[in-house]
Amino acid sequence: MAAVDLSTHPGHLARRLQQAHYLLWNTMVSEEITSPQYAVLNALVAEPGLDQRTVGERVGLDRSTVAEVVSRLGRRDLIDKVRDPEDGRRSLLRPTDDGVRAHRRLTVRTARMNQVFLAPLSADEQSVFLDLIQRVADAAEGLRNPAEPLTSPR
Amino acid sequence: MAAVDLSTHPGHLARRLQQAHYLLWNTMVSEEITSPQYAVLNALVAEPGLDQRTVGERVGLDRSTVAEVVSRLGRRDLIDKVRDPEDGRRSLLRPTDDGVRAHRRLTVRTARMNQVFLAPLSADEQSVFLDLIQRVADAAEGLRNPAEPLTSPR
DNA sequence: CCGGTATCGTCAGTGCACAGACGAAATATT
DNA sequence: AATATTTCGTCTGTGCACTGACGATACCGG
Repeated sequence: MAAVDLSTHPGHLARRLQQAHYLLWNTMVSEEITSPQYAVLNALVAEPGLDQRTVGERVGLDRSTVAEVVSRLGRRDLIDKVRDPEDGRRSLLRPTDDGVRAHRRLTVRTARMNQVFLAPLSADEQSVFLDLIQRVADAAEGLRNPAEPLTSPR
Repeated sequence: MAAVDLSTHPGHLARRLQQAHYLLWNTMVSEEITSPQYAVLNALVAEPGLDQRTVGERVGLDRSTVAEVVSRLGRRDLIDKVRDPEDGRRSLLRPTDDGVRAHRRLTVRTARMNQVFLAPLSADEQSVFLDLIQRVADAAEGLRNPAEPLTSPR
């Protein structure tokens, strides 16, 4: 019996954490707008007029996924999407008035949800928690882009 | 501009963490067998003959998802699935010889991947990290089953 | 023995997430 | 100016994950 204890596997814990968050979001924040949709909306409230590629960079989503999330947000009239007249490849995105209102409403609820989510930890532990997750995630994402060699090998 | 800094949102960080892990798994462990598939296989190596429901409980997956993962593992002949003769509702699962071998191989690679994944943290930080994630995930999962009231209302 | 209830697996529907391929548009090279 | 390369969005295919509904089986009270 060579089985392993998954509770020492960060990847498995990450999945469970994410699922737990998904459930809490559904009950405490919104059943229509998902967390990734909120993240995209938030990025566009911060910087209206971003193209899809850049939005993906901001929130950590690849182009295909951004396209799907954007299409859902557009279907609900929470964002507008227009071709960039100066660069026909780009689609420029900005929140509608409805989108801004939805974002404002969800921001309040999200804050409440985060409190509940982190409640099992003390204030000190909470900041450590956020810091550690961020460092691990950043480092792992860094492994994707092998950081351009100084002199490109031909 | 009422936008928010997502790096203080544990849910958003959880998603990024999970995605980072997904990528690392693909490059360092396996492109065919996914992390959830490994989790199910691991549960069955530990306790051969479990039914799908219990497997889901062990690894933190709902019945629908377990059904899909099980079907993929079955398609690759890594597990066997038979109706329980003593309870026609249950399907009993056990790893095949191939499944046990695959599990053994992946276990080695997974250990290596975990080291890389956690490398940005010191040894102390690593154990704190695992402890904190687990506590948050456990607590949030606990919110789902509101712990039967002592006297049922009505 | 028999009807009500609970449990298990399945199925349909929705949504996130990735890789790989492709066309259109812009930029770089020659 | 003509061709090559890069970039952006899209599309296809695979896989995880949940909800809600359904049929089959098992269990329980009368």
